[in-house]
Amino acid sequence: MTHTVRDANAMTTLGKRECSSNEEDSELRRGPWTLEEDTLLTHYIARHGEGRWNLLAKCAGLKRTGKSCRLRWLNYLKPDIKRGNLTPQEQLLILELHSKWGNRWSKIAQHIPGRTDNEIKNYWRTRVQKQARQLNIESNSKRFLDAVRCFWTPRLLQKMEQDSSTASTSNPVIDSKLHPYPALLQNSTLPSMPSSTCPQPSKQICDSSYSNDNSSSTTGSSIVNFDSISSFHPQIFFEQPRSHIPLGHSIHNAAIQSESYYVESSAGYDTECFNLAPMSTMDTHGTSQSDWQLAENNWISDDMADYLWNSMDDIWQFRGLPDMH
DNA sequence: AACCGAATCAACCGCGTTGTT
DNA sequence: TAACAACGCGGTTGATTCGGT
Repeated sequence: MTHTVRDANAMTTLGKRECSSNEEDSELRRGPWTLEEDTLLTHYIARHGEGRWNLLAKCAGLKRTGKSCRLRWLNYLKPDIKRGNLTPQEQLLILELHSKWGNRWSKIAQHIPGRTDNEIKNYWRTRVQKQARQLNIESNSKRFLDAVRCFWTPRLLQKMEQDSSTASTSNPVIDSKLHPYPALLQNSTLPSMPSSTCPQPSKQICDSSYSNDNSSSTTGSSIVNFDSISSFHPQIFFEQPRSHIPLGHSIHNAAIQSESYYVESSAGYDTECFNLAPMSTMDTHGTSQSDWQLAENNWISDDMADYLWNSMDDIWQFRGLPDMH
C-alpha cells in the first residue's frame, strides 16, 4: 500500500537527503502500519520498555521515525487501549471536561481511561463539531453549550440509566443499587419531543451561586474537585434523591437539576466525584447571569429543538440500541 | 453493480516544552 | 547558558469505509 507524500514532506525528505549522509533516512516507511511492524514494536517494548523512541525505532529494526513509533504505541498498540464506541459516560465526561478545559485533548484523555487524546479529538471534531456546524452554532459558543446541556446531556444521562437497568453486574455503568431513583430508572420514558419551553434552565440553576470563572471546585457543591479526578471507570449517579422528579418532558430539567455526580471507580481507584453543574451553569465565556436570562428569552427554535432531539441518536451513536419508546 | 459524496480515524506535521550535554 | 535532541501536544490530512442514489 502506498501513501501519498505531501509536498511538504517531500521537501523534508529532500532536505534530509541533502543534509544527511544516512541512507536509511530515505528508506523511512510512512503510512499505515503493517502487522509485522506492530509485532516488532510490541515485542520490543515488552522486552525493553517504552521511551527513547528514536533509538527504539532503530533497535527494533523499524524503518519508522521515533515519533511514528510512539504514536502507534500510544494510540493503538498499548494494551490498555479501549476500542469501540465511546460509552455515554465517556461522552458525557468529554463534554464536561471540554467545557472546562477546551481543546486540551491530552488532559481530557488522562481522565478517560483507555481512550487516547487522538480518539477524543476525532470524536469531538466528527461528532460534536459536525452537529454544531449543521446548526450554525459555534461549537465553543454559549449557545452550543446550552444545547449540549439541555438536550444531549439529559439524553446521555437517560441512556446511562437505561444501560444500568439492563446491564449485567459486570457492566460498569450506573450501579442501580446506588441509584436513588430506581423507579425513575424503570419508568422513565423518553420524551417524544421537547417542548419549546423545555430548554429553559431551572431557576435553581440560574439562582445558584456557581461562579463563572474556570476555577472549578469552588462551586455550590462542596464535593467537587475536577483537578482531583484521576483514572477511573466512571459510574455516575445522582448525588441525592430529589423529592420529586416528574417524568416525561421534565426529565430534561430533572437531569439538569441533578447538580452533582459521583464518579466511582470500579477498578480500585479512589472513589471520587465530579460535578456536572459547571456544564449546566458555567459559561466559559464569562457570561453573567443576566446574559443567561437574556439567552433564555432567545432560546433554540422549535425547529432546532426538533432537529436536536431527532438527531441525537446519530450524534451520540445510540443507533442500534434498544429504543425506549 | 457502479458511482459518488460524506464520515471516520489513523497517521502525519509543526511547534513549543523539557531534558541533556 | 547555549545548543541540541527528544518528547508531547494540538491541528490537519488523506486513505478507507459507509451509505445513498
